[in-house]
Amino acid sequence: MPKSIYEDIYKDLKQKIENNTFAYQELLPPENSLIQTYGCSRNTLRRAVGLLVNDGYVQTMQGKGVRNIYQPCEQTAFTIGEIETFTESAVRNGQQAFTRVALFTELQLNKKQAAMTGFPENAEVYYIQRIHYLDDVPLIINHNYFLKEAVPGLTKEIAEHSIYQYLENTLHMTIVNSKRIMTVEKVTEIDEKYLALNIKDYNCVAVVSSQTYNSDGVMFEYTQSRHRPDHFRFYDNAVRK
Amino acid sequence: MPKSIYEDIYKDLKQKIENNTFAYQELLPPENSLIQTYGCSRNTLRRAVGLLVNDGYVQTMQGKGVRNIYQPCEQTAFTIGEIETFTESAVRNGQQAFTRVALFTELQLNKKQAAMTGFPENAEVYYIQRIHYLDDVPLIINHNYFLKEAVPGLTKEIAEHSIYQYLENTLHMTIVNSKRIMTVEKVTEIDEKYLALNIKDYNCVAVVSSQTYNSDGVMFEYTQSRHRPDHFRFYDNAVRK
DNA sequence: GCCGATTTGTCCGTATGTATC
DNA sequence: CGATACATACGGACAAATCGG
Repeated sequence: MPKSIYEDIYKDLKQKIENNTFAYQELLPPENSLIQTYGCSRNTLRRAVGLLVNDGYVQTMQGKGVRNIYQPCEQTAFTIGEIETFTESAVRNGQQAFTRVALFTELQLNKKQAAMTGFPENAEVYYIQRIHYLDDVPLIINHNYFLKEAVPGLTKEIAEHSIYQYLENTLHMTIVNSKRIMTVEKVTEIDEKYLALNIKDYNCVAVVSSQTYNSDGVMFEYTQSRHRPDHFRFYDNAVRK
Repeated sequence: MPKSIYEDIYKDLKQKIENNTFAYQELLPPENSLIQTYGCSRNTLRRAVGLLVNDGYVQTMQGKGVRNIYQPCEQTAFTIGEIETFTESAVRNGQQAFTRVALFTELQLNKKQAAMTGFPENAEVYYIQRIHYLDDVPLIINHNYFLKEAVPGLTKEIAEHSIYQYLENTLHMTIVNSKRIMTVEKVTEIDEKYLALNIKDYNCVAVVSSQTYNSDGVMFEYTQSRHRPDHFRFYDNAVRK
């Protein structure tokens, strides 16, 4: 099912840019020309271009045109920057992903845990520890907290496969946005144990803490992802307002 | 000089949200109501709201309304997430900022440097090392590369004060966007020397590498910022497309 | 379960402003 | 100065989701 025109145009232009249809620093065809090409209105085309601007793919210049500033990234390791599953990301990069569940429990949050996660005190959650392997190397240990109320029927078997597939396909939940904070922390015993980090080497991990909301506006997940520092990259494009 | 209506509305709503005019999880007034309030068109209002969605301040729900999902952040330390000067950020957080220039040179990039920065080979640049102090604690060491062609007349004196003020006020350059990559790296001798990092403590730094473009579409700056890991936070909000 | 009212989502056409060439 | 190209803003039409009676 086709979703929307502006989205289709966005994807088409994005792909053209990634395929080097336009050289780096080259101007894209002007709005009027693209409107002709896609047979859409000006607003619709501009909306698609706006998404490319947010992605850091192009830059619009009043009076001049739209410049391609996309450069393919070196892409050595794991990538973030969107809401994307570990498995999705691995597949995209042509790598072999595997997930192991180290702990699957249910608990009621105490005050400290509530403050950390952003859930209300005494909230009932699933607490899951999972280790993500890429090409047989343990890269990430995830501490997942899922609100039971919003994610009923979660099991260890689902956690071993794909929680997000369960959320979207079975529970028909829609993930909308995810607030993240990136920090660097000392390795813990758990990190050492599961990530096989040698203390002599790195004594830190990259930590991504995220609060994820569904389309009902409820925060249903808090996750702390602890990454091996040597396989961690976080992309971002900031646009001056 | 007033810039644009949607921007004004965006700022006004943003401030209202930050000031807790609406409770967490509360619905904002519906579009039609806000259109009345601001006396603008629907498109204009929706544009303002769209910016708030990108910021992770609100969530729109078709058929229901616009929900406030803003939660004030704990705000212990240094903050990124926008294009913002070190000094700007410090002032915003009510802290005392100071910048020391450790090195100010000009150089022509070799192949390796060109690959790292994204500038063309043999490009002429200013290479500057600066240490940023917050409340007398050295937090960041910056390795700045500025394209001489685009940033003429840079001096050590300017670097000690504020390069961005020089760019915007004197050269009348407009900064548009900045692509960033966050990684974690081992501390170097330079890091240890200037950041006073004890090797026994953390042996890593948080590294933000950024390529910054001006309104002419030219990348005029490459900077590698190396942060003390214990004072580093990187905020982000990802929206599902 | 249906229907209508409310509310957000998408799309179009047009007018005007501003920067560049 | 005129032509080109992007930026802002308005108004209208219809679709889709939600909610209450």
